[in-house]
Amino acid sequence: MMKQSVLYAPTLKEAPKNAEVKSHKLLTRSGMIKQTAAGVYSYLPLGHRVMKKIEAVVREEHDQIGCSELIMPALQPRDLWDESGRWDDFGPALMRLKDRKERNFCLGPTHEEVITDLVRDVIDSYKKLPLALYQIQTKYRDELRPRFALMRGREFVMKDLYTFSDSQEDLERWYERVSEVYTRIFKRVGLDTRIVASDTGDIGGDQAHEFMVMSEVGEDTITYCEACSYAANQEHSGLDDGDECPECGGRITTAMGIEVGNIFKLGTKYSESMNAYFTDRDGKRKPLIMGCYGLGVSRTLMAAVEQHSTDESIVWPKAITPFDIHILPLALNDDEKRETSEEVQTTLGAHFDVLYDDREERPGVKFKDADLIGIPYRVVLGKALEEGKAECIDRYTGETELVPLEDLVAFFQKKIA
RNA sequence: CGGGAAGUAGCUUAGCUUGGUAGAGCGCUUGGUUUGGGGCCAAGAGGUCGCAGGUUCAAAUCCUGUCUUCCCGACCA
Repeated sequence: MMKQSVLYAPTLKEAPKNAEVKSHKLLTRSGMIKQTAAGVYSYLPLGHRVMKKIEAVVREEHDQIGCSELIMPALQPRDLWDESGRWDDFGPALMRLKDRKERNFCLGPTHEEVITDLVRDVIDSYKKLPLALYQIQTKYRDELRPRFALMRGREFVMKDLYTFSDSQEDLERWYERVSEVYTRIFKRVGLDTRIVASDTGDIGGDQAHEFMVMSEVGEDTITYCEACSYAANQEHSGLDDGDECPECGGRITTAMGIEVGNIFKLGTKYSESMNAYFTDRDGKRKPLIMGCYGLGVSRTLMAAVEQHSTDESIVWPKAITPFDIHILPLALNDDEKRETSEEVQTTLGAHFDVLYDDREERPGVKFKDADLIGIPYRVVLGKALEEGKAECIDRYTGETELVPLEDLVAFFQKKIA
């Protein structure tokens, strides 16, 4: 249970003028994030809670398929990037800096180099494979143009997973498995994704796919077939509206999408350049076969708001809501009703994550703030208290029910469990 | 990095063309009133007008430079 009076959630009546897209306006107005510099944001308590919820889903799903979590440094020495050749190849998007002794470092935009360095001394036999390691970490990219708040930041939170296999077949299996897990994760956090074929870009490798959330504010153009399941990033396919589908000859359509995840079959690019070899069953030294899989956590948050909101309010998907239930006591100046309200808060708080709006504010203020904050279930304690009831609002359906106070726990157990 | 726009109180902004005491709404403080969708009344606090230089008796306003931010494009989780 959290009292709203002590929660730092500075809501705004008006959106700052630099906010353009709906999700940016709402995240700012609801007091979830605050800009610190272009493309750099602070996550305030509510936004942080949502991030942790998303991360929890990501962790659960990854652990379930045998991945283990670790954490690698954001600050990385140039040497490793010289080994892979990416100190030069990555270009100006690599955030570079020097220490006091003039040694070169970068802030990691991704961790292929570090993870390869991490395992190469240890993984010397096929018996130690496969291996799947992931982290959830802040990444840095010196973007030419950050935009739409968390959509394209210069600092952002990403989950990155790396797999090491002793055969192409094993890599294929991981690729498939992670692909399924991604679809499941996005579904759980309330996003419908479409898997599209893509280029491998700077990361390198043989094959790659992206997970796209269809949205007007997306930065990528997706080409897909109206007849079959063919879908690809337009950069990759080169197709355009009205073209013929390369798979079935059907008609191609385009749409905008937000890239929330990507998966790459890296192969041996990093293991060869960085000398990460193992000894196989046949006694031969072979380079580790790698895969890497990114999932934009902060971007997922942004996409979720974009998909689950109106201009004035958010309704968080269950899995990532900052709280389960928002209690709005409207009769705090009536001693009897205030006591009853506090009892309700204690009872519900014992079973659910509850936000209790104990502020001395007028009802209108509480309602508006609650709409912005976006908690899906709301309990209004006001007039109906006289009949021993609470107004329970299911914001997914918009339905309101008068529920006797003693039935509240059971009522929400049905909804939330 | 090219093209466009904007920096005035915590937020939204007026004033700038035509130089002359920096104004409003929201928010904040105090008192009163109100109490189911951002109430009302009264009294307050809060500003190096992004920064630096220049022109001028005088600059938020004109000129130059610079920084920051946003949008479009080229590059990308």
